[in-house]
Amino acid sequence: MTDTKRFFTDCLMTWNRFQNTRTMPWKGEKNPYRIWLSEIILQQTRVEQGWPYYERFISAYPTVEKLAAAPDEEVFRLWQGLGYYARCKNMLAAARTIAGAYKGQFPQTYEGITKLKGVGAYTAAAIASFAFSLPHAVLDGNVYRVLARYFGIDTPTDTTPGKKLFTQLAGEVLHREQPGEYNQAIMDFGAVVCKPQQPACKSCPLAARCEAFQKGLTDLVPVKSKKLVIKKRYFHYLLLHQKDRFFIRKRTGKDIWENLHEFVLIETSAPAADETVLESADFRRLIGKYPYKITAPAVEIKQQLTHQTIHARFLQLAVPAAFKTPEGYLQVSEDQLKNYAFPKIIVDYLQR
DNA sequence: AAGACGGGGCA
DNA sequence: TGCCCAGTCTT
Repeated sequence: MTDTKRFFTDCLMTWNRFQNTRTMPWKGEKNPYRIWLSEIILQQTRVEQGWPYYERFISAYPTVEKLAAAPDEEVFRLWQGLGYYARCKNMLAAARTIAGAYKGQFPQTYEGITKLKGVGAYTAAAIASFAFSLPHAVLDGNVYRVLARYFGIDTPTDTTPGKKLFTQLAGEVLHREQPGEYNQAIMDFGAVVCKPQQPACKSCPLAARCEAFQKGLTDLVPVKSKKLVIKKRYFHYLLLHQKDRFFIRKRTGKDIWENLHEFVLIETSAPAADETVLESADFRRLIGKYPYKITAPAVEIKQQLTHQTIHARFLQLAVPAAFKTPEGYLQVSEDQLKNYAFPKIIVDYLQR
């Protein structure tokens, strides 16, 4: 361990003990179930955003057995609005593995933990260190940033060589005797002091030996190589209904919002008029010979996602009583809609 | 190795 | 807008 590295570790531990005022409901938690739950919720999610979800999940499911026994739809409904819905699916699978095959016993080794669905290197290290004091270093967005700046590393973090380099370095500066405290320290430090924008270098205890600060490069590291490509998509949601009963279905396949519900969807590659949509082959096939009547003015809502811009247009259509529920759909009354999980864009529409 | 996957806060 | 957030999984 070089002097520069030792200073780094000691400094973070001291900062954590005397200056870290960040509080969170799962901090200091030793129950692996609660730690795991918090980490799944926090993947790619800001603490402030995940916090209320954590409280609601712990309240609804105080034990892994309770979560494992819950109906899928109820859990997805609780997850609604948090995004990255595969996390919810994987979380349920992991809970059922623990409650079933593992007889309620949470795995207690890094290798065992990482076998759980939805648990990768970061989450396994977090659980292993927080719950079991095992010497595994976490590597998340905060850690990449703090390491890249302090050690002045401009290797892109989103490449194989970058990941290898940062993984190695993170392990070297880990406090072996207090891995949990250290992991908590470096993440809190990254969130509170070594922030992405406008880091608090003036009050930073590492500044004197921080490579990026000394060279005025804090805005240039860490480096990411990939640039985002944003696609535009045009969704036409047709709210087919008989009286107050709507036809909805669960989204499947490899696309956004898998496992969430939605109304009849016609997607076009460019903006399209309602008439065009209603004459489309997809809608013709669905509606068949039945007549329909527009029962509400069309509403347009735009939603910006990380990788795509969704332009949605909602149109309500009354269909006759003879119209049969199409394959894959279910019919639910308006007040039953609250029992199903929907994408935010649909929740927004329904709230109007 | 590269893509895909949500939603929200902030400058 | 663009960037980032206690990342993981699939192709």
